[in-house]
Parts: sequence; C-alpha cells; structure tokens
Amino acid sequence: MTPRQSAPDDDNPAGATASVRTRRIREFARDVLGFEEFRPGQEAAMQAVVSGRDTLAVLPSGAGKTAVYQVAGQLLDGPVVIVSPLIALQRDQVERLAEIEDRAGRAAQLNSTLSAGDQREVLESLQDGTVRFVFLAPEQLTKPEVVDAISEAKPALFVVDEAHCVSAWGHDFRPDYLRLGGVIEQLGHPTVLALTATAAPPVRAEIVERLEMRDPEVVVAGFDRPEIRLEVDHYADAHGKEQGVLDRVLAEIGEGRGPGIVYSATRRGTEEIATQLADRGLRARYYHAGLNKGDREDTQRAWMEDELDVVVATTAFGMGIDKPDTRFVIHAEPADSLDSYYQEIGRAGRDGRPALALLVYRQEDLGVRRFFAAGIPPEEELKQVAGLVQAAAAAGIEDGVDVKALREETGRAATPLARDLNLLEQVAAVVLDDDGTAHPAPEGPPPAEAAEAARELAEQHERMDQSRVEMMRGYAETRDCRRQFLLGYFGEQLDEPCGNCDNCESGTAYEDAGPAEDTPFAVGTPVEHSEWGAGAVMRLEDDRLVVLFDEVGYKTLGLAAVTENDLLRARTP
DNA sequence: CGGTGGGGTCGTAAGACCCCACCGGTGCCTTACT
Repeated sequence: MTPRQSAPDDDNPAGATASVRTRRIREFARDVLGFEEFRPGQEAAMQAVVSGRDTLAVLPSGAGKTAVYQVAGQLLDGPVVIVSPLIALQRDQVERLAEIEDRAGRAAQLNSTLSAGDQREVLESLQDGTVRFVFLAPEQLTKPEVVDAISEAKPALFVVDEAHCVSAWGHDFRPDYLRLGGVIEQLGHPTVLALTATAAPPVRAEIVERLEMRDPEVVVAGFDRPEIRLEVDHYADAHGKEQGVLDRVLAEIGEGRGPGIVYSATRRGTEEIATQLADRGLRARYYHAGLNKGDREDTQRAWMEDELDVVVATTAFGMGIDKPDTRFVIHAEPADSLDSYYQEIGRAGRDGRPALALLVYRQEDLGVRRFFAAGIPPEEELKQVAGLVQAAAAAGIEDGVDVKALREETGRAATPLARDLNLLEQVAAVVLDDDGTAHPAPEGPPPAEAAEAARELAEQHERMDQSRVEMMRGYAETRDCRRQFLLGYFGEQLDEPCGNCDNCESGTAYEDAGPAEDTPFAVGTPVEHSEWGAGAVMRLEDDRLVVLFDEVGYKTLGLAAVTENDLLRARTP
C-alpha cells in the first residue's frame, strides 16, 4: 500500500501564490505526465482548480482533460471523486492512472462490477488515503452509505467528466445526473471541476446551474477543427439516400481514406448498412446497445486494432473510444442536435490529418429525432406521484417516499419515476433529501397544481430539445459556410468562410454580402420578443437571424419581418 | 414524425391497395435464477 500522498507541508497549494502553483503544476506535468507543453486551456484549467475555484473546462477531445484532475489531485490535500458516465470509461481511466500510480496515487472504480465486499474496501481505502482517485457513475451517489463514506474521506475535488451528460441525459434518461448538485452540497462543496469537449452556451449554463457551481471559472479552448472537411449530401427519397451512404463509404475506403464510422439513428439501420457494406467486400460491423456485451467488446477491440474499415453504429458507439486515425464520420441520419453532431464528428482526424465529416441528409429523417426529443410525462402520472408523496406524509410516514415505494404503488419503472420527482422538485412541490426520498414541500402546491406546473416545465424542456433539432436542420440546409454555422452555434465567430466545406467549394458561402453593418442585433445582443420572451442573438445571416430564447429555445427569424413588425427589442441584460 | 407490417377489401382470382397500430436511442443498478 502506498502511503497517503499529500501536499508538502511547507505551504498549502490552495493558499499558495500563483507563481508557486504554476511551478508545481509545470513540474508535475513534466515529471509525472511527461508533458512537453500544455494544450490550449489545459494549464488555465489546472490553475483555477488548484487554487480552489469551481471550474468548467470545455476542452477539445484529446486536449488532455484527464491531466487537469491528475495534477489537481496531486497538489490538493484530499482524494478526488470523478463522476464518469460509463463503467468502461471508469475502467480505462483506472488502468491509465495505474501506470503512474507510484507518483500520482492509486485509482479505483466503484460500480456494480465489484462485489459488495470490494465496493466496501474501495470506500475504506479512500478514507485511509490509500486510494487517491475514485471513479463512479452518478447512480452510485444515490446510495447514502456511499455518500457518507466519501464525505468522511473529505474529498478535495469533485470532478464531473463528460459533463454535457448532465444536460443531455439528466432530464429523462439518467435522472441521477440532476441530483449531483445536491450531492456536492452534502459533501461540503469541495472544489468542482466539470469537463466536456462539447457544450454550446446554454449547455454550459445548465451544467453550472445543475452542479450548483459557485462563481465558476469557465475555460473554453478553441472549437475549430480545421482538418475536418464538412459536407452535406442531399437526397429526396429514402432509397437514394441509402445508396448515397454506401457509395460514399465505398469511395472513401476505395481511395484509402479509411477507417471510418457511420452513424445511424436506429439499430436496424446500423445492421442494414453494415450488411450491405460487408456484401460489397468491406470489413464492416454494426454496433448498438442491443448487442450482448461480448459482441460489443469484440467489435470495439477489432476497431482499435485496425481490423475494420467501418463501424456502423448508433450513438452507443463513441464515448471513450479514441482512435486518432479515424478518417471519416458519415451520418446516415442527422443527429439530435449540433451538440451531438459535433461530438460525433469530432472523433475523426484526431491525429490532425485531413478527415471528412459527411451528413447524408433527407429532411424526413429529422422525424425520428423529433420523436426522441418528445416525451412529456402525462399530467395524471405527475399528479399521482405528487399525491402519493403527500399521502405518505399525511399518514405520518416520516421516512418519506422513495422511488422503490413509488414503483410498488404505481407499477412504473424507476427511471420515469425519478424523472417525475425531479420535475416536482423543480416546481417546489416536493423536497428530495440526501438519499432521494421525497417529502412534500412546506407550503407546496396541491398535487393537481404541482402536476400542471411540472408538465409545463417538461414542455419547456421539450421545446428546447425540438429547437435543437431545428438547428441541426439549419446546418444541413444552410448555403453559408458550414464551419461558420457550426462554430457560431458554439459561440465562436469565424470571420471568413473556411474554405474546407462543400459550400465554400461550390461558392454559395461567398454569395451573400453578409449581414448589414447597421443591424441593431449583433451576435450576443440580449433581446426581448413579444411572444417568446427574453433571449440572445446567436447568429446573423443576410436576411435572417437565429435567437436562443430562454423558454422556447432556438428560433430562426426573418430580418424583414422583425423590422417591419417590430418583433424584437434589444434589452439590457 | 415517418417507416413498416398485419389484416382487410376489392371480387374471376391474385395481387394491389388502404388503413391502422406500433415502433424507434443512450446505461447505470438490483434481484432472481442458473
């Protein structure tokens, strides 16, 4: 067992001067991690975290996000808790840290692949200092004994890796992501570090809000990946589109520009495309969450070991899979947002050499994304859940109601019930305590009112998701420079067309003179719309502008209509 | 929202067509049973 690694006792890094911190960070990065230089944003994020500041770091893939908490873990006095969405990611990180264990401290994972005894041992080792880094999923933190044990270990840093999951998954799929803010509070609010490669401004705002980060330092490194060529192929009919996908894949592989990933929206789509490509002689496999674990692992292994030309996959394939020489990412259907799209195409060309991101687009294919973006719980269901929480309290059940009890009462699954409770908590109808049990909020609304408010909140969230699908459409259908469009979505301005997208090549990106100089709605201007309320201008075209509204999400407005009807007013933020 | 498959209608029969119901992504975890 290695002894507890703690900071030298001459001075505490959190209180050390910036120059001392800088020196220590650089020494550790060079001596232990073997860095010759830092990637953009990396050192700034390390500085912020080591000085004890909550930090949101949006750093591109491969920019060494892991190093940020490795350094912090070394220079801070206390263990590091890392929330990571997938067991496979936890395992990989633990293995990677094991290589520098003697210098950086021991790492362990805490999840259901461990026996109950091993899980206890990990928590004990965290407390006695022999484990320095613990990786776990947010679901672990719904167990009071886990939170208590971590709390006693007095963590110095709480890391949320792949932090966009808070926003992307927290609302329905994995509701425990929305409870992390409360967990952080229970732990006495150690320094919080949220890490992600992709987050548009509203996603950043949501991460900060949900994790209850205090006065966070936000580090955003450049989003641009100029080596990735951007293209969209348009088709009117389904058969033509499918053929288009096959032709483009065959052409890329045929000319030696492989390997690559093809994304499809459905499991069935992945199987059909992979089968067709295999029939044409490619080494192609499909990958989705319906396959058994062994098949998935073997496909991933084959992909990493250069045995495949193409993996055809749903969104299940990607997170944690880093193959720098991936030469193309082709989408057979649009993604559910530009956030997801950018995340997915960002898996190409990580070696810095030219790569292709192609969207094979049919307007009708947005339908499946709209379907997935929908999903408002029925008001009756919300009312029943709110009612059960109240009834339990009225009956004098002081322990409150937990998801397990609700499951028995309603016969519904745990995930939607947890989502319902999150919604009811947000409208101040219930209070969720440490371990997720629900109590009626003091002076909260009656169940019917609570259910209505919760439904409205869910509707607002759905409008936001639907508007993200619309931005995906905007990208697919724009005649402007695609990189300008994409970077604009992430709040970065590219002054000139990129010269490495299909619209730059065909010339349409250069056709329009650009927005009038005297527009009152420059990018970033806070605005107020008569119907949609407050928002901010995200993007300007020659005759249109895109506004992100707080309540209804992204909207594209015709500039002529706006000025003629006085629809928008600039406001003071 | 859009694609698909089952079942019915039409009525020479067989296949063409219509309508309708149903399905579609992402992963933790626990518990029961081999």
